Amino acid sequence: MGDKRTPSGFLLKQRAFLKLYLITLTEQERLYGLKILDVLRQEFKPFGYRPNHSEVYKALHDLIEDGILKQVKMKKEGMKYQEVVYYRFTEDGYKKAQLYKKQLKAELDRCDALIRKAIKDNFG
Amino acid sequence: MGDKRTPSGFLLKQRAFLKLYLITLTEQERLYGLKILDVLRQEFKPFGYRPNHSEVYKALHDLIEDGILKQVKMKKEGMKYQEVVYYRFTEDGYKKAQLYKKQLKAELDRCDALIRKAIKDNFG
DNA sequence: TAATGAACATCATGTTCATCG
DNA sequence: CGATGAACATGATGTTCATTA
Repeated sequence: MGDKRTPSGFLLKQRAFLKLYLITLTEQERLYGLKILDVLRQEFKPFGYRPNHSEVYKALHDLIEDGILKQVKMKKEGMKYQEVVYYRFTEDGYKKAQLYKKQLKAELDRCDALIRKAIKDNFG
Repeated sequence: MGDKRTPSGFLLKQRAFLKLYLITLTEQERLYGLKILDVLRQEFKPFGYRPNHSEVYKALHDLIEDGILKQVKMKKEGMKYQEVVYYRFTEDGYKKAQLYKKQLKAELDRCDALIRKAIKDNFG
């Protein structure tokens, strides 16, 4: 009945990490899937992290299922015909998003503490 | 031929994290599998992380395959008959261990930077 | 060909089962 | 029952394929 599996509570998952960024990006600028991927890859390049397109799409779809984002199909800037999928908050999506961010903040803080502890414990 | 899959380079894996701790614990005190599990669970309890016994054993076995640790079957303290498996460094295991730790240090630093960036980018 | 998405494959990890003392 | 380990099951994530503009 309940969960099939109980997470051990190690570090946060990539999916959650991406969802957080997608929310923040939606607050800031209007972008579509592959463009977001470009932006993230550039951002994380110095950190050796290179997400793939599937993960970004799945994270976006997750946010839609969560009722936070909705799709807006629009013509791409400059292009007359190419239609791409932009995202914006649903009616109460922004509020939900803030709640999600709050949770992720706690999770990021927890992970940061865990990693710092490991550095201290093993390289004290 | 080469790798079947290329990691995206997100956060470090639990297995590597545990291997690092196992090396450090081996440097410090002589413990056996389930006792190590106890210690780690106590340590990480405040951080919401509770590893399971299989992961610890797999990490130990990994270190053996890496030629870093070897098993030493011994009588458990106080018990006359119960035999448990302790671990110590192989001949050149300690040197290999230091190399591994060095790599993990870099990896932990990278993860720390990534998480701090996320905090800054999304909650700056 | 770029963009989106689904299907598929594999890896990381959690749960259960077997054995031994 | 505690300890070790293997077998098994599931979840997370990377790769490939299909469709459409």
